[in-house]
Amino acid sequence: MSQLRQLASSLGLSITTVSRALDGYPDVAAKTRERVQRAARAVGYRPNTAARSLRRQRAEAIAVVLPSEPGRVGPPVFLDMLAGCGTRLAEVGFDLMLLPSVGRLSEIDTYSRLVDGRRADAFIVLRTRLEDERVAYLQQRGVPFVTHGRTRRPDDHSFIDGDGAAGFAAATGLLADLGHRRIAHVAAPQHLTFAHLRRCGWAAALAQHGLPALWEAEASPTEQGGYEATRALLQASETPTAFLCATDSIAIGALRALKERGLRAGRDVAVIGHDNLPSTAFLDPALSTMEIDAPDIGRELADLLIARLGGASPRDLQTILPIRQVPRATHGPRS
Amino acid sequence: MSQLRQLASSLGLSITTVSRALDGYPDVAAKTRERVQRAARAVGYRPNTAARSLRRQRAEAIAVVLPSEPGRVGPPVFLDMLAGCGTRLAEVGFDLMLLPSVGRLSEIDTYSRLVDGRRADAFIVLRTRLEDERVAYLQQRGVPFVTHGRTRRPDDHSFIDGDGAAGFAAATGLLADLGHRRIAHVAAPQHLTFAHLRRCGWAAALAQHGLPALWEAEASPTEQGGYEATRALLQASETPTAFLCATDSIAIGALRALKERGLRAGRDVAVIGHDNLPSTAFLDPALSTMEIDAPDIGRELADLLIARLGGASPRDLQTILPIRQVPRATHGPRS
DNA sequence: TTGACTGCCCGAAACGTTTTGGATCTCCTA
DNA sequence: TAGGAGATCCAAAACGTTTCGGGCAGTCAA
Repeated sequence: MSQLRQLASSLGLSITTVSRALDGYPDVAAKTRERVQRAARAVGYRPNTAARSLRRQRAEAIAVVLPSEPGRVGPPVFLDMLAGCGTRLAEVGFDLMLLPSVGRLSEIDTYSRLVDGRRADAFIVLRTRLEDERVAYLQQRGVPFVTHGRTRRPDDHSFIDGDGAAGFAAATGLLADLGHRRIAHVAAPQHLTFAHLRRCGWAAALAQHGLPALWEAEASPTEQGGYEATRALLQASETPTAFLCATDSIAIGALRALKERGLRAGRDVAVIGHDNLPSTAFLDPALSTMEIDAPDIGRELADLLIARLGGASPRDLQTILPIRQVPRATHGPRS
Repeated sequence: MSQLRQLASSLGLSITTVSRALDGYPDVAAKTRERVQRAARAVGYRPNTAARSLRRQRAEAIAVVLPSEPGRVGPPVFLDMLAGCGTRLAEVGFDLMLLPSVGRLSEIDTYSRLVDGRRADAFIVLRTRLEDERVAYLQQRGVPFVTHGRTRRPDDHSFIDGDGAAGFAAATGLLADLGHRRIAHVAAPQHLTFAHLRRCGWAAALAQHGLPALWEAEASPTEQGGYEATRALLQASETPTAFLCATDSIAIGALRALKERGLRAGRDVAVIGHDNLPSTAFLDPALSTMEIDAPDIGRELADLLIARLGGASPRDLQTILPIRQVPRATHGPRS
C-alpha cells in the first residue's frame, strides 16, 4: 500500500486531505493540517518522486551536461560552482543531474534524451561556445536554461558570466602602465566564448595604448598547452616581456617554459593568469591572477534558473560579474 | 495524449505491443518489432521517465551526495571521476544525481530524502570516514551503495580504493634508501580513511627501517594547511630532512614553507605528495608524487555499482588499486 | 423558513508507462 | 476432426501521487 494511503487511513482521513494538508492548501482546517503534519513527520513520510512528477508533469530536476573536451572535464572550480548551485536549487525542491557526454555527437543526443523523456525541467549549459548548438537546440525546443558564459548572440538567452573583456583589458593596462611594450596573449581555444572575450579585452587595451598585438598563441587550456604555446612565443626574434594568459593552468605552463629559458617571472618578465586557482598563491613566485568577484556564483546561477522557471524573460536574467585583479608576484615591474 | 498511445494508434497496434516491441520481449513478431522500432525512431519516441520509474519501481538514477567540508568541496579529480562513472552508468540507463549537502546534519537528511522518496536506486559515497554514519545509514536501510575509500570495517560493504598504505610505505622506503633518517609526515585529517591509511603506511615503513616516527603534523587538506603544518614542523630543534605529504595540495603548501626557510626541495630537503595534480609536473622543481594506477577509476566504480545492483555480494565487490610512484625532482638525493 | 455562502472534506480521474493474464489464430498431430 | 502447442497480440490493472469537481454541515441574511 502506498505510503500516503497508509498515512491517511491511520489518521482516519482521505488521501486527498492528507495530500492537501501537506502541500499547504487553504481548504484544510488548521487543526487537521497540524495533525497531519505531525503524523507525517513521525513516520518520515516523503512523497514518491516518480508518482509526484508524473502527476505534476515536471521532473523537479535540473540537468548539467558536462562537455567533455579531450583531456580534462573542466576547471576544478566547476565542482564548487555546481555544489553552490545545487544547494540553492535544493531549497526550492530541485535536484541536480550530472550527465557526462562523450563525443560531440552524443552531446545533443543527451540533451534530447532528457528533454523528450521529461527527465529535466531545465538545463545549465557550461563552457559556452561562440556558436553553440546546445543553446540553439534548447531554444528550438523551448526548454528553459541558463548558460555559464555567453555566446555570440547572448541577447536571447539567460546567462551568467564574468566580464572577461574588462578584466583582461585592465590587466593589459596594468602591464602597459608598468612599462611593458611587448605584451603577449596566450589564448585558450577561440571557439570558447570566454577565451574569445578575454582575447578581445587584451587586443582592445593594446590598441588603446597604441601597442602592437604581435605576440599571440592559442593553447589548449592546460598546463601543457601553456607550456608549448609559450615556448613557441619565445622563438620570435623579439620576445615579449609580458605574458597575459587566458587561464591559470596556462599560466603555470608558461611559468615553466620561461624558467627553462632562464627568465625570472616578476623580474625579467611578467605573467598574469585568470581563475585564482587555490595553488597559485603558493607558487614561487606567487602567480598574479584575477577572478570573478562574486561570493557564490553557483548560487547566483541557480537564482537565474529559478527566476526563469518562474516565467521571467531571459532578457531580464543576464548577469555580468566584475573581475577582481589579484596582483601577486609575477606581474612584476619591468620592461 | 501520451506519446506511446499516439505511436500505437498510428501503427494500428496496442500500446502493450508497442511497449513490448521496444523493450525486446520475445512475444512480438520480428516484423512487427522492426516496424515499431522504425516508427519510434522516426518520431523520436522516448518513454516518459516518471511514468516508467513509477511503474518499474526504480528511479534509474544513482545519487552522489557531495560532502562539503568547509573550504573546498573535494579534490578536483572528483569531477573527472564522476564523469567517467556517469558515462559508464549511462550505458546501462542510469543517470547520476549530484546532491550537495551543507551541514553535517543535513547530510543524512539528504540521504533519507532520496531513499524515502525513491529518488535514487543506489548511492556513491565519497570521502569515506573511519566511522561513517552514511555507510551505517545505507546499510541499515538496505540500499545498495559503493564507497570511494574504505571505512574502519570495510568487509561488509563494496568499495574501491587506492592502496594508500602500500603507496606511502613505498615512498617512505624510497626516502629511507636515499639516506633520509628524519622523515616527517604531513597528514590530512585522520578521521578520513584515506588519510589514516596513508599515515599507517608511513609509520609502518619507518618501523621496518628502524626509524623514529617523531615528526608529524595534521593539516587541513589544502595548500594553506600544508603551509602551516610544515612551518610548525620546522620549529623543532632537529628538523626533518624529508616531508611526505598526504596530498599534493598539502605538498604545494609545504614547498612554499620550505622555500621561505631557504630550503631547496630536491636538494636540501625532500618532498613527496599524492594525487599527481595536473599542475605538479610544471612546478619548479617538479613535484615528486604518486597516483592511483588505473586508467578510469570512475568507470570501475560504476562497474562495482552495476554488479551490486545486479545482486552481487558486497564482499565480492571490493577493489584495491595499486599506487604508482611518480618520481620527479623533489624527492631528491640527500640527507 | 429558505437560500446562499463558507469551511472542510472526499471520491474518482488522471498522469504515461509496464506487466499480468488471457484471447485469438494457425499449424500440427493423433 | 478434435485438441494441443505455439505464435502474436491485447484489455485492463497497477504504480503513488495530485487535483477536479463536487458534497455535506453549519451560519448568516433576507
